Amino acid sequence: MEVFKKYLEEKAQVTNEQFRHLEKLAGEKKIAKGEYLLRQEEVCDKIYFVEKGLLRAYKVDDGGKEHINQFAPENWFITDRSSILFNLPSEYFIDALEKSELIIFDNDFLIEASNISASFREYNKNLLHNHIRQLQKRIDSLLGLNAEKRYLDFVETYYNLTLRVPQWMIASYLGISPESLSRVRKKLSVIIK
Amino acid sequence: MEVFKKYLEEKAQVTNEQFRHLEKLAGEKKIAKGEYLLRQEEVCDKIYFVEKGLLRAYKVDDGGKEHINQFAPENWFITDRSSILFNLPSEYFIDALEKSELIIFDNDFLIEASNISASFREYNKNLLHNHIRQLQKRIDSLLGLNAEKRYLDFVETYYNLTLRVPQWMIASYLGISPESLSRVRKKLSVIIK
DNA sequence: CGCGTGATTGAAACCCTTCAAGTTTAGTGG
DNA sequence: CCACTAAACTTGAAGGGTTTCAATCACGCG
Repeated sequence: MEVFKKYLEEKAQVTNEQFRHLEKLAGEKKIAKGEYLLRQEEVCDKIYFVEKGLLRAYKVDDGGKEHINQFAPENWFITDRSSILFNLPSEYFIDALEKSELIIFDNDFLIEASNISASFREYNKNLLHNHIRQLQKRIDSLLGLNAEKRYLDFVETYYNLTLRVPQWMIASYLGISPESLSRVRKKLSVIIK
Repeated sequence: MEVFKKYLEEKAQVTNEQFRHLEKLAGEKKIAKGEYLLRQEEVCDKIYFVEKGLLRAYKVDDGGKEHINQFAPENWFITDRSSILFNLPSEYFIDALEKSELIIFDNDFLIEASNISASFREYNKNLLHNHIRQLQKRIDSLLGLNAEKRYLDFVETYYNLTLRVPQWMIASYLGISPESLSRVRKKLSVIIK
């Protein structure tokens, strides 16, 4: 819970006292690599904060192909907002790419935190808007960039992830085949070295 | 202002009295086809509500190609949330595809409306989440569907727009060339008829 | 050590784009 | 309201980027 506390203190100016109150609404969980937190068709009613480790959300399309939607390393949240807010069955799977330590909470936590802290409310709003910005950026990237540029963009934005995530998952995130990513990297390695 | 009023009454349960207060913070504007409301590099500080007509937001990529980001027909909002909230220069152009009648307001309007109406606050939150949902859907579509399926999906979701928007703009929105869309439509017309 | 997962590489196939030309449609001014 | 022009749409052919399939290689873990 320490990492989460520090995060909320720094990012949302949540005070010691406020946190002591809020932490009653949150739980801790450790999970092993490969374990699932959410499966397609289930209604997602939890939000996960990663204190340690690495999670991912992905969906499986009609052709059975995986599309990775989000990676969540330390200090990131992961959930299916549509599912949680509109009470809809989720289209996503969430599982752990590494042994992870999580904080788990639900919508009530957000509501309560927003009620007792104006700065949290503000921070939460910014999170939402940043989410939109990031989704928009990804759309622009899919619309306007080829495989190579998409990969370069990914490395620039999420360099630390490139070291922790298997290459084929990055390919899946970028919407290209693992083979293509391999070829892109080969081409780039000639230039970089 | 009547359309806007009715919209807020229905969707966000804004009362007559509340609206009379809020409308002081909003302006009306009529613009001709082709007129611009926002250009790349400008900071966007306005939110537009379309009472009548049709707007579009698009960006121009490094290769000079247009990518349409959003269409906004009657009863839709359009803005650049990133620009407005974080005070950043916008990457988008917003212009009118038809002669349009708009309501214009800024962030203060949203803040005031949220302050005086819990239901508006709730509705605004839902709008944000729906926006995320729609962006996510578009990403999934770009990652998983070919030109034909993307077009079918568009027609299903925005049928009325297909009648008002030039074909090459729909192609731009879908991330395919106008020629490809033409061929897709030809292929489909054989099946449908 | 061996198995399995991930990465690489090549060749063929495919979808889509680009370019170019022709046709249709829509808008404008006389 | 017609005539003219520009814009939008269509169609064909060639080319490019990416995928797919298949085989091989590298490596970490039990």
